[in-house]
Amino acid sequence: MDLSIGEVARRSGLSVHALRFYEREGLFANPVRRLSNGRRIYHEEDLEWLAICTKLRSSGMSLAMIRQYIELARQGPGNEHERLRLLRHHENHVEAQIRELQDTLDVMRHKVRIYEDHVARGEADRLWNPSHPSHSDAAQAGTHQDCHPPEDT
Amino acid sequence: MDLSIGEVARRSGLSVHALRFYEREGLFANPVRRLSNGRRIYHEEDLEWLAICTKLRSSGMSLAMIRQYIELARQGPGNEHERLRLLRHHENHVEAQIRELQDTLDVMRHKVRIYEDHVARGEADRLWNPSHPSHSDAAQAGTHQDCHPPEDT
DNA sequence: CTAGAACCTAGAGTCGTGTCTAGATCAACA
DNA sequence: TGTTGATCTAGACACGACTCTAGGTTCTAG
Repeated sequence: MDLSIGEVARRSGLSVHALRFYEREGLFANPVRRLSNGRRIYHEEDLEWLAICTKLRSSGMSLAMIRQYIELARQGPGNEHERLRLLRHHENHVEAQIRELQDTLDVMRHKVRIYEDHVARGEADRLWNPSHPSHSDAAQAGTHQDCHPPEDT
Repeated sequence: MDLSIGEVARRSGLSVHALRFYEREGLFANPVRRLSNGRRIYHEEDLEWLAICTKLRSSGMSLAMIRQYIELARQGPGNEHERLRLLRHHENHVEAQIRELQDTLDVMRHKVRIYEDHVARGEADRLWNPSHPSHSDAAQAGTHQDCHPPEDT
């Protein structure tokens, strides 16, 4: 039932160093208990919480924000609105990130397609013109890439 | 036609420090020229490239990878496959990021909905049970949150 | 001519997020 | 008993990506 730090590291994917670091940073929902010999003991719900933490982290939520959230939760009921505000804030942030990534993806796919066309038509066909000081790489980011087809970067 | 570093900073959104840093790091497509007095001069196409850089950066492409790419481009034709490989690699990375973010979003929306329900039913209705050492926060991440409705974090 | 703004270089500092080290303790096993 | 491996603490180090500082030059306006 009790889990050692090594076990938790193995199962959470975090390093033992990171687990101690997270504890110092106050990121655990409930304070980590110790055995009489000073060793940490964890439980299943710590693993569950760590899984959520990891998810939030991977979506760009900072440790500081996670700490804020967990502090609110530790204070008990009465601050649900604040917790909601925090969650919604990050939700917006994540949505914005997704939009930005989609946008980047469009740009990159366009670029990949151009490269594929060039490569398909034979590699040596003037993809790069070093004597032309202005390279038209940025053209796809704008709207007029059809006017000067030779892409170089 | 020529742009000063300050002008480029203003229009690119990067700081003059960052622009000099990017130059040191070899991130410019064409080497930055200087006036006789040593001051840098930029052109429109640098701004265009910086816009792309910024987009790639915001999608998590590292400066190291951008440098690799621009180095390939500077080498001229013949390495299009490598450039494609690089782009596709990052494309995959971005796609994975989007999936991960969508997933996080689902978790968070679920959580927000739960909070809203609780708040709507009156705030004091046992959202938090400090005497219950195991908090069920992670339950939504799994599948069995219906079994123990009191959510706490 | 002078004040202030913009620029230059080299290098130091910052921030977030860990990661690693040194030196000690403790448990389990041959 | 001795060794191996897991754990502990405090604090140093790493890394990416800037950001800032000090000290100096140059441009521009009044």
